[in-house]
Amino acid sequence: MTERKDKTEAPEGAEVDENRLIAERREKLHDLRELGEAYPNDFRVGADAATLLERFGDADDWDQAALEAREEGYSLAGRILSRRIMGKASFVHIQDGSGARIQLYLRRDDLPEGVYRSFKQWDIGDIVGVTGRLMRTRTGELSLHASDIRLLTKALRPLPEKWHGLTDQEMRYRQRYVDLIVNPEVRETFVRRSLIVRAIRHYFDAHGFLEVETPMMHHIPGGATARPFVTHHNALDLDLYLRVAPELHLKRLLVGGLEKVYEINRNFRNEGVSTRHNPEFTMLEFYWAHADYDDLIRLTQDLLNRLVTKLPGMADGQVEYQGETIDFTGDFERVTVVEAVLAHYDELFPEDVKDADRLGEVCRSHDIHVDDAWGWGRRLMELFEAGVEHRLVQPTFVTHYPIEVSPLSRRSESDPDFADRFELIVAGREIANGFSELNDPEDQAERFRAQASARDAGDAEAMHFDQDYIRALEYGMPPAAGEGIGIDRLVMLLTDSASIRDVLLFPYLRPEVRD
RNA sequence: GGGCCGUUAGCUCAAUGGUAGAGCAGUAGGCUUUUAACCUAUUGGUUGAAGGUUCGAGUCCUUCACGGCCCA
Repeated sequence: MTERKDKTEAPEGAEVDENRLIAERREKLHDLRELGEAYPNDFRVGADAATLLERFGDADDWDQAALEAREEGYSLAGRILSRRIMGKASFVHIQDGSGARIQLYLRRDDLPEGVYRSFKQWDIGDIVGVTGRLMRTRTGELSLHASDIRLLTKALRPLPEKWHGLTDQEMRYRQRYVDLIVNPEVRETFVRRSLIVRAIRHYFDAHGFLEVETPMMHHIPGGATARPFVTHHNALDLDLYLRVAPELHLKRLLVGGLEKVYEINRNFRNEGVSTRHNPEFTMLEFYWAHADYDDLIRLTQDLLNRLVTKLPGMADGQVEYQGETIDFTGDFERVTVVEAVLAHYDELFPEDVKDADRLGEVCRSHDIHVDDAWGWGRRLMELFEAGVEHRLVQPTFVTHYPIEVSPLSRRSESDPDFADRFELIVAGREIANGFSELNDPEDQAERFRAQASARDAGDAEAMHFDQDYIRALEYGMPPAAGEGIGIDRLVMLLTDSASIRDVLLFPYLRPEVRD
């Protein structure tokens, strides 16, 4: 994979991962060290490429004569992405912290003595500081005509090829720093992610919610049906779980009188890795006292209506996702789980909905795995997930989930076997999950016991009995509603990303093998 | 976990079982408004790893590692 060269100067003990290109650059660095010019930090930036291009980019307003009449100089710092050396003059494109690329024009006779000769020794990937005045080239490109230029950081490793760039998926994820340098759309995705999260925070702040932080390390994992990661506290000699959800802690805050809270933070679930699952992912959860799941539906719809129209390129509320146009304006569709399942499975009738045996037959006839321990509720949801969920492309609130799969939700007044719960499905995926909260400590204890027996029966994802949470409910939790929104999945939708790895700066990958 | 595909120079990619190549990058030279600059010359390889078949393996077989896509 890599050539091993004996003449490289890798520090003792370092990986010998050198090739000729790196060795040549290391030689140049060595020369810079001898001159005392390696890695300076006294150049100060006075402008950025994006702003200059924005302000002076228009060739009609700012032709060469107009630019020349301006006497103002600018100082930029950026990474060399390409060079065209023509004897005693050169063109260079640099990319700076604004993410934009601007061309530099270097002429030997316009630079201090010796600078041009030094410049010719520099490499693509090096970071330079440059000072000069704006000009427009013969072909009309805004450029900085340099009066001085310095090498600020020597790059020892070469960048990927300029035309095809970096396409190897594995390397793009493992070496995201390189991906960010050479693939501008990657930067845009993560800038957009930041905008989305900021807009969500602003929305909740503006609606009187308090942002809080609750523990990542739990003695008892809870708040979701998922396998946890285990870690260990050495001083206390105690196993701890990384949280699978913050829910139970946030609801303790409702008991404590913080009646509108939200948290945007990481959850950890010990399950497979795929284009839709990363072991750690970001979740927004919020809890709202004296509200019910209907209030949540209205809030969620309002949040998404506004969020989408705030983002660049989506002002009309239409989002392009993987070739589908998704409409986030107006009222989203609503359907109950039972309605959706009955509509999709012709062989099922309303009287079958709570008939575990009948549902089991239908599952088996569709090659859907059924565990004998599952009740009708779980079986109904398996049918929903297998046959219906992926068909719901436009935003749809699916409501009234079976109590069996909703151990923390309030029972519906109209049918206590169902919960006042919904999920928002978009592009076939769950984006949000919310419900009226169960604040009856006796019912909650009963639900925990049911979960505990499911665990005993071998369901590793079932919840543990959380005695302190019951104690908290016994002090009285105000009636409330709460919801979780998967930030990564939402960002995928709003950046047209097919894989969750494309919206995570550093997605989980198996350790790199080095021989 | 299962299926399919991939892994060749720093990067992007070629190569009927028969001498491992190209473009870019690099190196040396030329060129004072270029745009994937151009012209001349040129360096660079444990073909992901380990076995096997064969006179001969980048190519065929087995196992493994990592990744991608699909499924559970």
